[in-house]
Amino acid sequence: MAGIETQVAKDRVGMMCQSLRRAIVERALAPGDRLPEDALGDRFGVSRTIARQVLGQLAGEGLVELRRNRIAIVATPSWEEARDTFEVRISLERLVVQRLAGRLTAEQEAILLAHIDEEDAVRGGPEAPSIRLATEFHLLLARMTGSPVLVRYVAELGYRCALTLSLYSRPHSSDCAVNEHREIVAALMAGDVDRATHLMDHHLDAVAVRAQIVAEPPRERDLRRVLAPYVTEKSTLRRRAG
Amino acid sequence: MAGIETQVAKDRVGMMCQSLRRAIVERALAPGDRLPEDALGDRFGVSRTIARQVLGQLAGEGLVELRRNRIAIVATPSWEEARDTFEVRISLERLVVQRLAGRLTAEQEAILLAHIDEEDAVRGGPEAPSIRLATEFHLLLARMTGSPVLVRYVAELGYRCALTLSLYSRPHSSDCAVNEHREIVAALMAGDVDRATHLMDHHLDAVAVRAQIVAEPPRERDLRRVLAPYVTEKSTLRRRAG
DNA sequence: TGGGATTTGTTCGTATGTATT
DNA sequence: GAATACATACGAACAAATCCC
Repeated sequence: MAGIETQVAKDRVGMMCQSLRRAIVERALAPGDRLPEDALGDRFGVSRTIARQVLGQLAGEGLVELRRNRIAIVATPSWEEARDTFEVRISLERLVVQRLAGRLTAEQEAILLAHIDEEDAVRGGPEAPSIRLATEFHLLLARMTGSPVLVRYVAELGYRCALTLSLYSRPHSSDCAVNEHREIVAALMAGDVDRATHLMDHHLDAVAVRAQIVAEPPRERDLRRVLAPYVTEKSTLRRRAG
Repeated sequence: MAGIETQVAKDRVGMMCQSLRRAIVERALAPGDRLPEDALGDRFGVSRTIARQVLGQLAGEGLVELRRNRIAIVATPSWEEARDTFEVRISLERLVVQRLAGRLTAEQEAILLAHIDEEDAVRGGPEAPSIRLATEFHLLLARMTGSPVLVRYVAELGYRCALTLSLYSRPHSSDCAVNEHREIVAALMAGDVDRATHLMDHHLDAVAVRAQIVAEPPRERDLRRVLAPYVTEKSTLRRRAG
């Protein structure tokens, strides 16, 4: 499966995809930001053909919104989509810990702890590396299941959740508490499935709460979306008035 | 998310994708079958550019294998990949029934029963519609969860499992027993989560067993794959001998 | 309201790589 | 083993749609 994690980034398309994903996770690209094909191509030194392929792939992953004859933009998930993404993510990550509990090798534990140490080290600094490492921790766990399919879906949902967080929960303030990561690893090593599951649920739930995704949707600020039901067909209000 | 089920098939790319997916599910296309860009384009009356986009999207879904500078082929999952796909599929479909148990409306039940009746009606006939309807039953269930993400993943895995079945379990012989579908709907309507989950597990497990996916992998017949570990780099045996 | 600039949709030609005789 | 046929990779260019002033 030519998915997110399978690509070795030896080809230009894969490298560009990875760069853009990272830019999105680190909030250098915000939802709604425009992604013109030739501007992208210029930035990465490739032709429009390649940029187009990249946009197509990222659209398949739900990170980019492709509108017919219109400029592509970074996806802006609706509140319903965001909630859906979070819910499925929690279910999938629960699968991950269930598969991992009591089956982690000492070597794997070392890798995880080293990663968490790195998360600790960058705490208090700029938020970009902090968010990236937090996201990658979950990817690391998924990879240890040895299930490429699970890895791909967890990665995809992780990136989409990062996108959602940058849309709905403005101040970052450690979306993923590092301590919670540490506790999860401990529970996994102890082979305590129930505790690990509960911790992971609570951990991701806390992230969702901080993003106000579990509560009522925030007041809609996008006029176009708000007014959509009141506007017929392709005509704008101004056109109808004129 | 511009996924499998979101596309309304109003564009040529979406229509071609849907056609090819169906051809794969109905076993008109078998794993390993060649998919040259221009042949595809000619068949559907589009240019190579469009065919290329289609191949790219299907590769993202794991149905097509894209090899650099080589002709694309219908994916041929290894035994490990097949098992992985089945395992994750079972987990996801378990999520589906857990969400649906006790929450189906009478209208939804009617839709499901009508679908099962249709499955019954084509039983004994040619196998293509039978397989297609069996696959679509699971899609129908997923859609009723109202979770687009879940729908997309269940669809993707369903198609990949169909591909696997056509590779490993030659005679079809009703991969999905129609009766089992009926029992699942009954359990869902009764709100019996445990029974519905158990039925779905057992149902998909039976499919996997029939495909010999849960047992030991079948004897490898693809010489190239078998000999791969014994051949260094890109050199073939003949080249090395010569 | 209209028109020019911008951006995408698509095709096609050339270069490069692969398979086969 | 080399030459030919074939298929893909990539980019340039034209047409159509959209955006913005």
